[in-house]
Amino acid sequence: MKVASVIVDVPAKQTDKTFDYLIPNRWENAILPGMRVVVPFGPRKIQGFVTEVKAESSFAKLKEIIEPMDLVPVLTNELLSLGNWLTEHTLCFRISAFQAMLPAALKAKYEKWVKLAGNHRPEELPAELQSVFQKNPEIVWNEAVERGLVTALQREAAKGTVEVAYRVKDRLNAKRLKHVYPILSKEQLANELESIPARAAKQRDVLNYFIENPESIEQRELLAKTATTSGTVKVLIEKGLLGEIDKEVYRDPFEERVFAQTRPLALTDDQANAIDPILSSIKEDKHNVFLLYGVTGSGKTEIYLQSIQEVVGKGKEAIVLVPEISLTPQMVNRFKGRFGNEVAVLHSGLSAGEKYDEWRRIQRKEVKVAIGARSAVFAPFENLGIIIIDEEHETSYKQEENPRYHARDVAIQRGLLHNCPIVLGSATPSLETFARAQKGVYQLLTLPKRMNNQDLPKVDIIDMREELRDGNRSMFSKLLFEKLQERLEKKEQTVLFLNKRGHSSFVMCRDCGYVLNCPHCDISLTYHRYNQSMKCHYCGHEDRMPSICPECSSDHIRFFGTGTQKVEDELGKILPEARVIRMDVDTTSRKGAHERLLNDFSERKADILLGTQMIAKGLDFPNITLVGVLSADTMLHLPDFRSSEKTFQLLTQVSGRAGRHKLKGEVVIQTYTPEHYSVELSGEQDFDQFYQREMLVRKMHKYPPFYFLSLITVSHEELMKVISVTEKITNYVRSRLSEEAIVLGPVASTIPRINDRYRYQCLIKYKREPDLAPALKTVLDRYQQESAASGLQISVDVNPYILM
DNA sequence: AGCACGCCGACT
DNA sequence: GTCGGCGTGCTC
Repeated sequence: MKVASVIVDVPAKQTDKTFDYLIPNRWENAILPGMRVVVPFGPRKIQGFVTEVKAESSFAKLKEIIEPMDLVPVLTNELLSLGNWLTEHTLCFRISAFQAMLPAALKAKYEKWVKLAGNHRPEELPAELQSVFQKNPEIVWNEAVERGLVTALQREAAKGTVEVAYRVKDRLNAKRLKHVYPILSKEQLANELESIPARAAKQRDVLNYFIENPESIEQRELLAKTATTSGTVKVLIEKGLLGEIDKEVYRDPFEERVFAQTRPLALTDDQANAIDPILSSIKEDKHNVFLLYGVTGSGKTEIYLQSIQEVVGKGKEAIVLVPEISLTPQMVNRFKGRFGNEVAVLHSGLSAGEKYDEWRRIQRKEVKVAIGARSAVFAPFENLGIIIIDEEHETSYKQEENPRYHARDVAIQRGLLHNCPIVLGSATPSLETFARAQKGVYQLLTLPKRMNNQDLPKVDIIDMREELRDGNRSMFSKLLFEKLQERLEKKEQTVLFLNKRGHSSFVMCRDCGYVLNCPHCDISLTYHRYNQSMKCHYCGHEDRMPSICPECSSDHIRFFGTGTQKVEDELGKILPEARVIRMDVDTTSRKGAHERLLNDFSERKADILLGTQMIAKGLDFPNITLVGVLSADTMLHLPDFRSSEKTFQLLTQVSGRAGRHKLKGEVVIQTYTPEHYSVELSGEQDFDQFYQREMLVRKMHKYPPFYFLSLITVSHEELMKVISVTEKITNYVRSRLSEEAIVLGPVASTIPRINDRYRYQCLIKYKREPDLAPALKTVLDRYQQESAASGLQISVDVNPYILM
């Protein structure tokens, strides 16, 4: 028998290796690398991925594979080796890497259950179990636990009257619909018609239908067309006149939507210059990384579309990554409009089943283009011709759980393998990327002008401290208020942007300054108005909103921070005639709400669109002529070396929403720190100067792109334990690195406690440290072993985005 | 991650 | 004497 090497579905240090299994002869040719299989593992049955099929194993007593879970490998050879690459570069378990590359629907579910053993009868069991097994032949373990039957069951299991079994279940199956078709020919059916009893008019109707339409038809449709019920059809099937078959169908999230076909647009000179190197890279099958650096509205999307056209023309495939938040219908429409049914869309708004179906359309080569968020970078294409990453600077391309990968790195790795170009597009590239483009590692392509030659909007920066000095205590500056009024009169639209991150509405006592904190995490609770509660965003702890301060009993306890609801209320007071659409987590949580609100706005059912981050991108409506940023600097004060970069990007992004078409746009940015370069330069939309300034800061503080970072975070319930372990780790890492490397720590994390666990970290800054990866691996080996036993958790993030 | 095995204290 | 607590080590 042949042998398969299998990575089992147990994410732990000790099982992070292949296990060998015999391939039963009946599956000798049916089990291939990349397939999921069910294997026995100790007393259990679990899922695993076959990584290799070989002639023999060095392991003496092998068990057999129980069964394959796929007909076709779910991981191509390329993805298998990409998984290994991911494992090495993010220091995760191989199983985690494989699972990250597949839709969640393919992750196995496990069930433990108990059944009567052999020929034992329920009567042999004690009374409490008898009743259970008389009703059902089996009981699910969890149910047994709930009903307190575990001890009794264990006793019986020891006697051998019942046995414990395990099941591996697929999360879901392909959707099937019942189809009906005629078995006989037209003439034969016509003959049969005569033998149908006179009273069975409906049966005759159905046969007549098939005489005219001999193809198979979905049963539901047939019933509607012939006005019958399934009973009639069933009789005809039993008589052997009709056949039935289940046909697999895709859940189409875009069913009932028609996409207007679009044709390639004529390119401007700038666009033509920019696309040229991309096209030749495609033609010559050459791997190149391009940074397509173009201001908002400069026509990057058309370059994407025409590059893909070239790729598809060559019979190859394309992946387009967009940030989740801008995976809007507008964006999807543009791709569907150009490539029609050749496009698969993968985003979080789809149900698990829909996502799985879209993924399968890629797997079966039914589409040429995949567009989606971060994980779409793993789309199982085998002839990749290009990967495009739009809004390259977006932090959502970095996954914040294992495997902690960055989609950009994965894309480049795949590009190397497929000899195809990678295009990174942005109006405000990340410093890392721009620096690489400057050094010539990436090839820089520039789109300096907006397509319509429309000037970038005029930006006013308002110092809110001055407003306060002048006695304006509202959240709208005088200028913004005036401009708002002006738009209302001219019937033009406004977007109001509230930068909320890092500024959640916490509750503070105005008398003693007491802030309501989570009892399990060292972080303030966030006020939720809909149920008057205080919630912790890290552990989910919930408290009632207090009416008096728990500290000093003052009733001057209020929530701070300007939520969108509060802004909406104030708008209602100062501009009661304005129609406002509010977009935030509360108003967009329901499926399709996001799209509906945007539709309403585009149909001019509202004058003002008020929202958070989620409206910063992709909005492209001709009638928007004013953008207001209510508080530009709320994220500037976060303890994050990228805060300036993020502020600049966000403000630039938001400003770009105004005046994209014929009407001229204006932007008002309100801030308490107008002198900060990221605010000031975003007003001038001057990325180049921002880049120069920020690079100086990064160089001075030894941050990326001058240094690489790696972050080790240790957590445990006991403070002393955390500190001592982090200390040991820090010393060990320091001992293995060169003088040049900077090893900081142990320091308390920015959030020193989450869920009653203390968190300490060690931050490593380095340029070239070949010994770092092995050192980190050793740390993980050493402490992940210990983790299960002592409750110690340790995580390593290579190139972290969040230092918390 | 489960799960079995095994070694110690506190009960019918 | 047995039940059950959780430390230790294995899973092809």
